[in-house]
Formats: sequence, structure tokens, C-alpha cells
Amino acid sequence: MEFLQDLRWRGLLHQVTDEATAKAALGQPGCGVYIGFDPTADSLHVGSLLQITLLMRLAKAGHRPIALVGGGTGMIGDPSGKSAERKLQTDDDVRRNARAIEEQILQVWRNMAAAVGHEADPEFADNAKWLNNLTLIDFLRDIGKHFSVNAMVQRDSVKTRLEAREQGISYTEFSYMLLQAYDFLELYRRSNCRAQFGGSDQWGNIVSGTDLIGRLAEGADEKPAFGVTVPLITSKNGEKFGKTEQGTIWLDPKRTSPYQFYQFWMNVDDADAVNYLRYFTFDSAEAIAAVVALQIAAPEKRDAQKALAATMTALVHGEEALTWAMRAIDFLFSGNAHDAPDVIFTNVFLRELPCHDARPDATMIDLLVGEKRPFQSNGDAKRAVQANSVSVNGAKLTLDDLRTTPERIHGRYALIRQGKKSYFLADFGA
RNA sequence: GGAAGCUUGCCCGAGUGGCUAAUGGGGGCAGACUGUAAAUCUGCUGGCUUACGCCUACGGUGGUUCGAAUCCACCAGCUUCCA
Repeated sequence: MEFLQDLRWRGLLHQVTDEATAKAALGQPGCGVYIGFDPTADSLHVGSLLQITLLMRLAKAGHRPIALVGGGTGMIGDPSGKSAERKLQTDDDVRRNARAIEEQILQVWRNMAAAVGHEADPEFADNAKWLNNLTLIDFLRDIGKHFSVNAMVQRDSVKTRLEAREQGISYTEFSYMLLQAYDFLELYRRSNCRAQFGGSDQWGNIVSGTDLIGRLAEGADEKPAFGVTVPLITSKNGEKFGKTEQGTIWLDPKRTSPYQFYQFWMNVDDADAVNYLRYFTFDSAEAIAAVVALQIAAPEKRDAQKALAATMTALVHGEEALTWAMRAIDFLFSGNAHDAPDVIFTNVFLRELPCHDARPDATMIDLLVGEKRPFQSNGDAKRAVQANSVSVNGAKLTLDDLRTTPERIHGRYALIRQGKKSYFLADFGA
């Protein structure tokens, strides 16, 4: 199927700067397209997954995906979609995050590539390379001259901040869109990159880029640059995608294990599951229609969620990780998980569940409160125990139990269950 | 530079000397019902305490008072108006 048509069918096409240009450029293979990633943390979360899959869609269609890591722009901070001025990160942090994110994108890419049968890696670029050595005077003369402040203040990212009652915008963040426009220009020149894709909040930045290229780049008359945005993904209830009760769902398996990752997708509601299949997977229209049919016939089987969870876990963490996650699920959701054999604890639970090292004399309350445990404070834990929602090793806990020392399964573990579907492991050591 | 107003718990927002850990809503968590859904209903939602109770909290610092989120002074931030 033609590329833009496929995006449209999936519900991923929000805006295109110039459809005719986009269609022509994407109509033949080899079109260079970039997407930017902010180094605001040392790991991406599911929110960025759409961007990575988008690059993969391009790659599969025979185009040249370029992942740009914002080692330079990260020093400034993108005001798009932000309601308040942000704190500047140190250059060390930005550098470290940029490297970590590059590596992570490559990692996820390779798992994804294996799953969809694609060979080549994407190209990488870091705008620190050309931004960090710019001098102010040159930049103002060469680039700044092409931007009208009158137009800039009309951009949503700036406008909302100017209108906001409590928040203004600093000159620093105000300048951001120039930098991103300049990135696009650099990539157009250096890497023969025709297009920038991004979330809908990037529209203003992208348009700034295509305009700048139109003015400055040689050859832009015959091969104009263009941009495409994808919609902001929200859940059925209008919540921002990727934010859960448990916290952020990271792509780094050390932060969010494949089991937890699988659970995240498993828990989305029916309507969202189908949408997410279109947004995030590479499944065909026919395959997805088949899943929808199953869902309508027997929603309680959660076939859509299962398909989504399995596909996403395989795409991001690989087939083998999915297998391990499934083994954990088989035990945890089929009754008596605490009766599982030693190998399951050691090989599955230990790596898939949030797990903390317990001291030999740890009491029940110690197992419940703290890092990688269900509760933040003793009061929280007690409230939950009184609500009868906590069990350890398969037995419901009462307030009287809190001071006691738990039994150890296989001489080493205690399995904590909070509510219906949250499991934690305490490891007393071998 | 001058004047007025605002600043409350995760968020919004009541409260204008004691009955206020602070009304209400949102969000979150749990329980019931279910399908590891949605909707609905119920309970909980600062910390320590199995309870009594104690501690910390209403932008910051001091002050008035037996007692302050509530009154006063100064400082900071924000909003609006004037120059």
C-alpha cells in the first residue's frame, strides 16, 4: 500500500505540509526522513515508541530513516507542549542521555527489525555536532534574519505560554524553534534529508524548518522539504498515552521488565486495544480485522489485548523476552503462583517482577514498604492490609501479621501480591 | 518607578482567629460486580503509631495572641492597572 495511505488508514496521519510533495517524494524509494528525540532522560518510554515504529515503517517502505538525537537542542529545551519553563539540564546530563538514547533506539530497532524481517540499521545524527559550535552573531545574521517574530509569537507553543496567566517564556526557549529549523536545514544539506516527521506538537517547528530550507537551501526548488505529523495518542478517556498508576513505562528492560511491559498493554481497555494495534504494530488491515472480530465475539477473552501485548513485547524486547514474560504470566494468573517450582522463581519471577533484596530478619512490613515494593509508607501498607488486599505467599495478611517474619519459598523468596494483579518479590538471598 | 489583588494538600478549589489534617471536585489506590475491561457502587487517600496519642503542613521569615491557613511587618513569585 502507498505509504501515506497506510498511515491514514492507521489513523496516524495528522497533518502534512504539502501533500503533493510528500506523495511524490515518498512514491519512490530512498527518501531521507528524520525524527528527533529529546535527551531529557537516559531512557525513552512508550510515548516515544510511535516515533521509532514510524522510522521502521519508513525503512520497510524503502526509505532512509534518520534518528536525530537532540544533544544540542537538549541544552535549550523545547517549549512545545510544555506549560511551564523548564530547568536547564547540565551539559554532562545531556551528553550522557543522548548517548544512552541512541543506544536504546538501536537496541529496540534491532529487536523490531528481527520481528518484521528488516535488515539495515537506521542512520543516526546528533545536532550537538553543528549546534554547539555556532556563534551567536553568525546565527543571528544567517538564520535569525529569516524568522519573523510576528509569526513566531503566533505559533501555538509560544502563544499558549504568552497567554498563560502564570507562566511566561524565556528568550532561551523562545529561540528553540530556530534551532530545530536549522537542524532540518543541516540534515537537508548534509544527509539529503527531505522530510521531518513528528508528533502533532512538533508542527510549528517542522514548518519553520521547511520554510527555512525553502529560503536557504540550494536545490530546494526542485526537491522541496516537507513534514508530516502524527496525532497525539490518548486513551479512550482522553488520558495521555503511557502514563499509568504504576508510573512511567520505560523501554529499558532494566526499568520496566518485559513482563511489566506486557502487562501495560494487556490492561488497556477494549476500544484502545484495537486503536493501538493500528498505531503501534505492523499488522495488516486484514490481521487486525480478524482480531476485532474475535473481540466482538468474545470480549472477555481479551484477544485484542493479548495480541497487542504479545506483539509489542516481541517488537521492543524480542521474541525470547516475550517467552519469558509469558511464562511469568502463566504462573501468576493461573492461581497458586507461590507453589511454582524453584526454577520458575529463579529464572522467571526474579527477573520479571519488581524485586528487592530483603534482610534476613525482615518482617512483613519491611517487605511491603519501600523501593520496588507496593507501598510508600507504613500507613499506606496498613490501610491496604485492612482493606484485605495484600497477600504474601498466597495468604491474606492481617495487621497482626505485620510484625512477623514471612515463610521463605524455596528457602529464599517471598511473593507479595497487592490487589488483584500486582506482584512483587522479596529475595532473601541464596 | 507607583497602585491593587493573588500564592492552600498530587491538581483544581473552599475556608478569613479556636469545633481545621483543613468542605467539595478531579486524580490515585483498594473492595464489590466482571473479562487482568468499561460503567456503577463502597471505602481509603500527610507522616509515625495494630490503639491512645504525637509530629509536620496552608509561598518564605519574623511578630501579635492563651490560640493563626486566617491578624500585622518584611521578603519572594505571579496577575492586573498607572507611568
